[in-house]
Amino acid sequence: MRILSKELKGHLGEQVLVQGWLHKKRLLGGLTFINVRDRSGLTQIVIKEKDEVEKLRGLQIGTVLEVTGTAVDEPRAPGGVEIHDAKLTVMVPVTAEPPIEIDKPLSHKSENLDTLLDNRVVGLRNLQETAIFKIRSELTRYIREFLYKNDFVEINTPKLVSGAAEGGAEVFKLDYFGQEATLAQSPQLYKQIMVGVFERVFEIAPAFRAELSATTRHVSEVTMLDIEMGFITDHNDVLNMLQDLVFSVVTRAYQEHGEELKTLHAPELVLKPEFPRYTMAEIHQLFTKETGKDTSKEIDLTPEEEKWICEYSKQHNGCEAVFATNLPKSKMKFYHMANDDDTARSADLLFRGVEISTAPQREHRHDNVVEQMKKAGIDPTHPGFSHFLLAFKHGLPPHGGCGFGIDRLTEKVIGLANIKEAILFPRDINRLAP
RNA sequence: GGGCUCGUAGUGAAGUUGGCCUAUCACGCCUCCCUGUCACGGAGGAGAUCGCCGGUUCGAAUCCGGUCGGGCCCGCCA
Repeated sequence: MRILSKELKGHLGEQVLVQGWLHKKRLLGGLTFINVRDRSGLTQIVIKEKDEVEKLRGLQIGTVLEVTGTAVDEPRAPGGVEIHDAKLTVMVPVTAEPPIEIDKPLSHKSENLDTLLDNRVVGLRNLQETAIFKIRSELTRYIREFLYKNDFVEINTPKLVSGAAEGGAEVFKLDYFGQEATLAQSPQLYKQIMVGVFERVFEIAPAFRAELSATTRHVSEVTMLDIEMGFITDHNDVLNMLQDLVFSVVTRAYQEHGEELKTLHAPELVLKPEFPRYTMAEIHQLFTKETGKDTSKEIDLTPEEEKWICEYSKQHNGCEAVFATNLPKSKMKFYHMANDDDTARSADLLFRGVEISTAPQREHRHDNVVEQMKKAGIDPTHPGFSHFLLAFKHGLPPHGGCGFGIDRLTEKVIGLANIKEAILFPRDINRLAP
């Protein structure tokens, strides 16, 4: 029976069988060490017999091996266990040299990102890359667990949608049996519809943006967490839910994967259960006062302000996550709820210098939605929207929610420099493969 | 879409005021030595039409023009 690397400690003195990929060879003459990688980690194997070592001649890292031998307690071995008297069987021989390093940390410098991504198929076997995506998987799991615990139902909504876009981002258009379809830029309308069914829903799924953006923060296919909850008393319910989610998920990542985060050079976590909340106007004022750069006329936060306010909050509040509330009404979507002044009931969640989520309260009153659609130049009778409005006609409670980039969350938790480093096979304006 | 930058073995870098370049170093690869390595160590070796095209020049990785491909920032966006 196959034993995993992490299970070896429980089989000391026994004859064991391990299977995995050759990860490292160190030939010391009469003694050879090899590392075999399986899904749980590395196993060190000591080979003394010349015939066994000869089996590996000409074979490269990546060779699939089966090894039998005795599991031995050995303090000098990584993990304290190694395999002696090993007999090797080559399951899949690999003679091609890896195009990129597998057994040493890879450069993530922006100039070399292209090489990193071109060789992604093999480069992902590098344990440093593996750690990034293991943490990403865990973040997703923590998110699900938090939301299940809070009575949310996970849903799946269509990604092929009719031409009606909700505004904002550019969309990808494609031919759908003669009709024009688009790739969904978000599940926004569907998740609001589903509030009428389950009250609380969430979805983790790709969203497609055809923006011609070339920055470290943008890709054309993102993995979004979308949350929507009904029967809120006010906008704060939404912000509190998002705050509790992020606090729980991020602190848990640091608790359960502190070791990996350290080897990935993730920054120290500076977070409090209550995230500071500043209105956008306050941030403009603070920023202008502290830096002398007048941003009072900016509609949005500039990228520089996003970085600055996170740093400011880290210093002054001991919390590097911060809400920018009361976003301007002029940038509001038709499904958002307006305040009486010139602001909307919408907030951005900023973490480590970047926006990771937008969390508005929705306009839940049918006639107001129709009114706001018309103002935005959208035809409420268009088939893409009439179904949406039907849900309102048949009763939607006060509700709100957020869209939340899993890629950006992973990037920021680990402290990566580019969102593409947090995506297995990223898609950007120049990249459609691998 | 705008601005700024970069392109040298499989990988990462040095060389870029023209000639000490017959292009340097490290990792990886090949051969050999090495019984406790863990970024093992040591000796030797192979591997690059210096992104591509053209020009200037006695001479171009280096200067000029064009072209292709990256990267970063802004705008847009999440």
